[in-house]
Amino acid sequence: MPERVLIYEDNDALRKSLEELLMLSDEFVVVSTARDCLSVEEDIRQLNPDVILMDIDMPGMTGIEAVKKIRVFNKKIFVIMLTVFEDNGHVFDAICAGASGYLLKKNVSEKLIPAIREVLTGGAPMSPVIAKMVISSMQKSSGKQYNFTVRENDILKLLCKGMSYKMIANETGLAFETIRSYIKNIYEKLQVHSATEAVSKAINEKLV
Amino acid sequence: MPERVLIYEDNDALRKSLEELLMLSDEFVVVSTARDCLSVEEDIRQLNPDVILMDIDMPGMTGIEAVKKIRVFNKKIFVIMLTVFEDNGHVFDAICAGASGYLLKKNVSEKLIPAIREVLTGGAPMSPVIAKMVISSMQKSSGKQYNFTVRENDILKLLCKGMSYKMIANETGLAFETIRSYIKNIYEKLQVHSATEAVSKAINEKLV
DNA sequence: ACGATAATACCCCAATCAGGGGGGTATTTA
DNA sequence: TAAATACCCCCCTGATTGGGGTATTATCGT
Repeated sequence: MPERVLIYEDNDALRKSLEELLMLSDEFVVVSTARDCLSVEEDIRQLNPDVILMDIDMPGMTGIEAVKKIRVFNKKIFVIMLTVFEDNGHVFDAICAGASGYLLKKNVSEKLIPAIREVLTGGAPMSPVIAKMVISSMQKSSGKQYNFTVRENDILKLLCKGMSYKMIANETGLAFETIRSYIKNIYEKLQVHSATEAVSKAINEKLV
Repeated sequence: MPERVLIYEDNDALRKSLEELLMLSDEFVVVSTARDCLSVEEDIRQLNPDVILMDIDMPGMTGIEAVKKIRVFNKKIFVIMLTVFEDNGHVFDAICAGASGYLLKKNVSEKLIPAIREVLTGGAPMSPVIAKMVISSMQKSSGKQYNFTVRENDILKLLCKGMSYKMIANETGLAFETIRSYIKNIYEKLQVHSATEAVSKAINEKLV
């Protein structure tokens, strides 16, 4: 049984060629195409696609907004984003919104069918540059911008687990007042004035 | 000029074949091989490799520990991890430690040289399954496990930015006591008892 | 159209916790 | 030997937490 593909792409020529490309293979059937994704929810309920090809820039609603909307009611449909640029912000937004893969338009002719096959078998197709961006975003920020001492780092780690001063004192075996003075130093180095700020900054900047 | 490759792999047969595979191509020169990575820091300073192939499981020091050690003094060398399993924990640990790519041993013969080329041109080679794991880990946890109301979500978001009750009250235009009662509800739903715990949980579970 | 339920917005009291300001000593390292 | 690190203590104010409430709108199912 062929996989059901739904296409959203506002460029008429590209939309046509995507459709034709897929029609050449009997693995796939294009259940519908559209130049905007305003009716995406309705479309999905009616057409029950397995895979959606979604342009990022479209009039009315962007592809990223559409993915968010889809994920509210459906976690299983695979959505492959199509884009011209390997643009940092858009890529991350789309991935966080729940995209399954990321295809550059310039590579569409060779990569489209392999990419669809890849998502269907549990993969996440993306260009090498995007893969690198994703990996980089997960890596610890080289660590030493704030010049924490070993102890300060330990205590920040415990603070980030949500522990109170008392609990940290118990956990480390240090005196309560010692913890307090370490935390004062940590705040000074992080340039913050509360535990929540410190935790927020530490986690978001991957300091721990 | 050929790229300088350094190999750490405790299995003698595999280490030999990796070396031989690379020697077949004049793109690469294997500057050294070792069955453990205890002297990795010294090796790097002496041999100045461009790329390191690093087994994950080795006696003495694991490949992951070795990557961490490398990243303390060198951020540029590419490290490709070699592993038998697409094991969740190890993969993430290695990526967070600073690995540049992830190669499954069963695919080494076809994928090794393309993978090295890929890291050298700014990519991040990894198997489809690993790519999928990485992507999944970045995506928002579907949202509604804790059944926050719109307001509760707003306020949790502000709390996660490190704001105090007062600041949140100013920001939202609501009364201080209103913020307090929302935060009580948030704590109840999250099953926590302090702002730091809430922020920690919210950020780590990508609720905001 | 009806009550039930949920969401929103607000208030008080009491006890504990955290944050900013001081102060200090001992040990290790450069 | 000066600097850095690790450790400890006091005071005071203001913030946070946990326990009670009340009132007004929406929203939903029958």
